Amino acid sequence: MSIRYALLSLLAREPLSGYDIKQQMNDRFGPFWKVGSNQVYPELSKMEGEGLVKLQGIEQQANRPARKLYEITEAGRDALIQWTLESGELERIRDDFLLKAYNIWLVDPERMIGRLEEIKRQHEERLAAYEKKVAELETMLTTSDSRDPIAATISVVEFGIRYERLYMDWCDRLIKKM
Amino acid sequence: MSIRYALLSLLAREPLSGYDIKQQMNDRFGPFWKVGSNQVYPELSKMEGEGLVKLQGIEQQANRPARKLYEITEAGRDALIQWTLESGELERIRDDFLLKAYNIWLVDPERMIGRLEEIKRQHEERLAAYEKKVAELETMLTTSDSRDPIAATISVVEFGIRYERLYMDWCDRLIKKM
DNA sequence: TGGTACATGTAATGCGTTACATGATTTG
DNA sequence: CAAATCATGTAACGCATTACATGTACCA
Repeated sequence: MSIRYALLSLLAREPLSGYDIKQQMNDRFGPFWKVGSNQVYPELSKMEGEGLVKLQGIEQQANRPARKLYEITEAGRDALIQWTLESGELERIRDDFLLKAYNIWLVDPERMIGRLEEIKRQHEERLAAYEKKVAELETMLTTSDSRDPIAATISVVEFGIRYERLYMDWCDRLIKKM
Repeated sequence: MSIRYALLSLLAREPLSGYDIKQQMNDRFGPFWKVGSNQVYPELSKMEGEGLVKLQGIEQQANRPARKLYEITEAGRDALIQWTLESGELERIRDDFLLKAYNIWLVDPERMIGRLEEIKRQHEERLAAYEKKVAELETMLTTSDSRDPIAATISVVEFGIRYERLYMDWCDRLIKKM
């Protein structure tokens, strides 16, 4: 049910095609959210039927497949705002590796240290990608206005930065304890 | 596919019934993992068929429904160890509220501040529960041995503590920016 | 008498992932 | 000539959540 709001969140910023949405989710925000085309296209049709988005037009560039550009409607923006302010239950952390860490007492310390170092490296890579992203976004910020969508994006990516640092730190502590 | 390893992770520590497993997951580790009875019972039968767990016996206490106690087998322990050391892709963060934060530029600042304060309070509650849990677990630790399952549990809950602090901190920053 | 805790299960539904299908055009 | 990118969709499968079904026993 929240995939719909993920699509609306992107469409609230600019008109996009289904393909664009998939790209933005998987390339730019991959570590946060992900969608498959099987979810995007049917959901767009469904929301069009409900009047939350509408087909802005079909873009036909020379020698390119036609792109169906969707834009958010007034009703869509209202629904998105309502969802954003709505309260709900806190999410679970659900990270497989935390469950694996629950079994460190069972496994060979040497091999576990190897795994922990690998995990740490992977989080380090993500951290670097986030930091690059924030630097990039900050050059796009002209005003320091909280109504600027770019400022919102930065805040989200900053959560990611802090999260990756926490994860790396936690890996270090586990390595020392092994 | 990982529910099976969640069950094995618990059974590696002590024999349990399906009901016990459900309770331990939802009450003790609720914010991390959760399962429904529809997943626990069929998965136990399936694993029994594959020889990963076996029925230790049926406990029949006076005036109580019979409890089917399962214990992990050698094969089950091996499978768990292998999974624990196996490498896999990093998980996504997938927290709905992060997606909501992506839309702060759209909504009324006053109302968003209210929501952020509410979220912060909820994370504070979880933090308190985790801290209590760690204190409790530490009294059970006799040796400071890394082969002690309790030490592993503490490490996992400590991740939770750090995570909740990070979340609260991030909420504060967002509130100031609104 | 009604609610809660113990205890084991099944059914229905929805969401997400992987894979498939099609077809044009650009790049190596 | 093959592989990757652009672009829109469908199909199959598995996992997860919610609700349902059954029955005992204790407590208020």
